Amino acid sequence: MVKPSIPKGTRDFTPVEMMRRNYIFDTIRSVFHRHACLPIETPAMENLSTLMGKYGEEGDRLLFKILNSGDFTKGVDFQNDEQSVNHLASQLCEKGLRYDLTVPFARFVVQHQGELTFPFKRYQMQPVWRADRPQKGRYREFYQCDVDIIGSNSLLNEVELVEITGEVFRAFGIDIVMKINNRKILTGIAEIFCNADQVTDLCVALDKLDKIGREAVCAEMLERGIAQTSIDGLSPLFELGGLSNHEVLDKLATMLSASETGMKGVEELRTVLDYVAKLQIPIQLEVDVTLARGLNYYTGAIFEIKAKDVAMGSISGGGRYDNLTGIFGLKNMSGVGISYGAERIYDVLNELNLFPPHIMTPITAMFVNFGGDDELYALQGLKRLRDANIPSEIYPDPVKMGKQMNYANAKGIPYVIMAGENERSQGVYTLKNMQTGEQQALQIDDIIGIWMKNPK
RNA sequence: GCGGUUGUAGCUCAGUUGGUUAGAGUACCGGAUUGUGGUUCCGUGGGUCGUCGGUUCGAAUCCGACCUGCCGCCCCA
Repeated sequence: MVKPSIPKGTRDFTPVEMMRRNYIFDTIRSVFHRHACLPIETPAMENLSTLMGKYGEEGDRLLFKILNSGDFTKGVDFQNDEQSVNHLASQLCEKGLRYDLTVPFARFVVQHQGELTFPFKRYQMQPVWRADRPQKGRYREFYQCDVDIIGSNSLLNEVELVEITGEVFRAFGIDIVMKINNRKILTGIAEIFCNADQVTDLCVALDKLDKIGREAVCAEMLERGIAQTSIDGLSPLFELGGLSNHEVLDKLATMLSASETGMKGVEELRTVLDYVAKLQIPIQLEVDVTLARGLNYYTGAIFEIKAKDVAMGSISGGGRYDNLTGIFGLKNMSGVGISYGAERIYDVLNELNLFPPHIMTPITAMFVNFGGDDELYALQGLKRLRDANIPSEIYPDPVKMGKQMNYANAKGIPYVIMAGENERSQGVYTLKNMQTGEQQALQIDDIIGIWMKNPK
């Protein structure tokens, strides 16, 4: 016997969980549709060359690689030194599981550029895989819900993503704060206070400010080779907490006046904030200079969303990328997108008890099976209910009634319909309300009528 | 990938300094109850004590490795 188990960091979903997950996907999808976004899907596996090198060194390590089929050792140059591990992997594996939806999307856009109309607004809700060490809220297989607008530099797209985000989380009833920053600001800071090529080191350290505090951040910067004089120059950055968005931007404008890129970033943020304010989009938007995010392909806006009433990592993130399609040979194709994490949203809804009750108790009916001629009579009634679009079933075996009632009870079926010899001779069906215990004999049309009056 | 921690029935957990046949609650199945569930009572079944190896006369218990869940780091939804 094989002990049933699934790979580390993966999960099964029970019917209860699936109904809740579907509620999440359906809700997000309806917002995407309202914004005229179009769905696409891409394969679970991509060519490894499509994925490698797109997520930084750390990302490459977290990629699931797929062993070639057939005689995968043929012609492979085996060497045991550490440096050759990547080389060996590239000989043994030509495919890998996708790490996110953005890079496959960039590949998709380049490959299908002739068939697409730009600016292209697409959404995609599919699983991604990461060979990370699992923890709570952290899995090796999880779903992302991405929306991207590609082929346009307009900041209206950033504004729309803010708007979409507001709509999504309002639909869920989750109170969020959306943090926004701009990669150009970070570049400007690096240019002025450090060296232009230290943006990544600067960002990685700065990103941890709210987690490990100012001193530890400075220590990490030193460790990463940023000069003490540079760090001293950065000190105004640590004192932006508590200021309004406009005050933060004013300070940044002063600090970055010598950097053309930095000033552009400030201007972009100003424009987005301005639109959001004038359109009165109801969302708490917060400029946060320490927001960096690891992905190195972001070039403009950077987003991150956190739920306010629950301690958890970010539930969404995104940003603008100017050159993602460039690596696949298509230039001048700027895009901006955001990704909503389905399982994180699930955990937040669960913890705050925000799942609507009706998704758990669908209105259904079950016919008791009395066997013999009664069975056919019940099936005829069942067909009428289904024709009327009422979710319903019949217990498949004519077993003891207690057992059938028990099934209905355990499954949370709110209505049981009984039709035996007595009912059949009178052409009626006995409808029993499982909550109140009341029951009455009715024509099938009257039973249907009851549903029509109470669709929920 | 690094460090820490966890694992006993489907589920939640007891199990004495290492000592006969590893228990309880709950769930499941059957019965009390041949057209009435959620309450109650009775009974049956169910375990390679995560896996493999080691120490020992003897291991659920001690040791090691691996697997899994969780926590921290790294990174991230």
